[in-house]
Amino acid sequence: MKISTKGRYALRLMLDLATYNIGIPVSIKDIAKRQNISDKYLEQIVSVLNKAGFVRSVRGAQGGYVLTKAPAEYTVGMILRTTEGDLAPVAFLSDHADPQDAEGEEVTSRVYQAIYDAVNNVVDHITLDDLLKWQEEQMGDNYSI
Amino acid sequence: MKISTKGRYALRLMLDLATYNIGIPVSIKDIAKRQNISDKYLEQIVSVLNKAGFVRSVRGAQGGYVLTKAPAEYTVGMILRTTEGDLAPVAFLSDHADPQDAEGEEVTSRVYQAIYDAVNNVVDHITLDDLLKWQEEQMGDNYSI
DNA sequence: ATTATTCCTATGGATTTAATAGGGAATGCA
DNA sequence: TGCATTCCCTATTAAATCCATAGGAATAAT
Repeated sequence: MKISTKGRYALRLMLDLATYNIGIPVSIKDIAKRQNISDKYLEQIVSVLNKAGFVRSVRGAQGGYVLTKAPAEYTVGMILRTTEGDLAPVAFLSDHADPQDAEGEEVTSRVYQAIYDAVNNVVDHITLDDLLKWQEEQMGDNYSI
Repeated sequence: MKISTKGRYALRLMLDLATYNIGIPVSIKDIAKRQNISDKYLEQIVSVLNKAGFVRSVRGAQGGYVLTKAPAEYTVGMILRTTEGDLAPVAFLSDHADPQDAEGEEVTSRVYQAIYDAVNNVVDHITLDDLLKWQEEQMGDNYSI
């Protein structure tokens, strides 16, 4: 019942891009340094976000990535689903799942559907802009940016 | 973001015990046959539930397991947590987690806490008795018990 | 040219999952 | 008593997934 580093790093990467969202590209190297995450690993993650159209890449020296939309336009759900796959707590609730996998789970699947709905409800109502605000709130304690 | 077969089978096992809850022990072999799950695997799972005090074992011939409480006394959360561990979407939200793991997740952890809360809220408000009722509802379609 | 950067693919170690397997211990019954 | 049944305990393992690391090609700025 875990969200992997892939989704978690994607969220931090997007928040980092939103934080330094002044029009000029932000390089993976810089993000990796700030977030203390392997840059080679971040490359793989940002590639997925790029293919999804969430960021635009600028190649070559002084290149990097920029957001394609305003922070308020991204929900956490969009980002997590793109990198993690859907957030279903059991495979047979996913789209295009093998119906065979649901055998014997007729009753219990109601539980999983309720969990699924609850999780989706949370992540679909938090935007990158919310994360930005929360980040600013925390500046009071910790002014090290 | 998945619940493993261990937790899912535990839920079905407990529901099976609740369904055949007439005082006499129910053997793992019977449950395994009805639920179409490996009996050896179910043994490992029921052992955890036994140690947690959720079921009582009766050894020897004609032995098996019985519930120690009324179905309404078990929440889905109790059962899933016992078999899966806590339902935190990230390790650093678990009790006794290494604080080091939360570094850099100060902002995003709010998201995970909200997911955690939502999941707990769902599973702590569904009891084994609810599952029994849902099972009976489905009898209309499928009278094969 | 040189340097910085994205892009793409392959590889691998560690961990977890989902069982399978074997045999010991306790109990009921003929 | 002896035998079948059932729980109990531990070890093993194949497969999948996770979490990177690595190398180099393509692209663009200076």
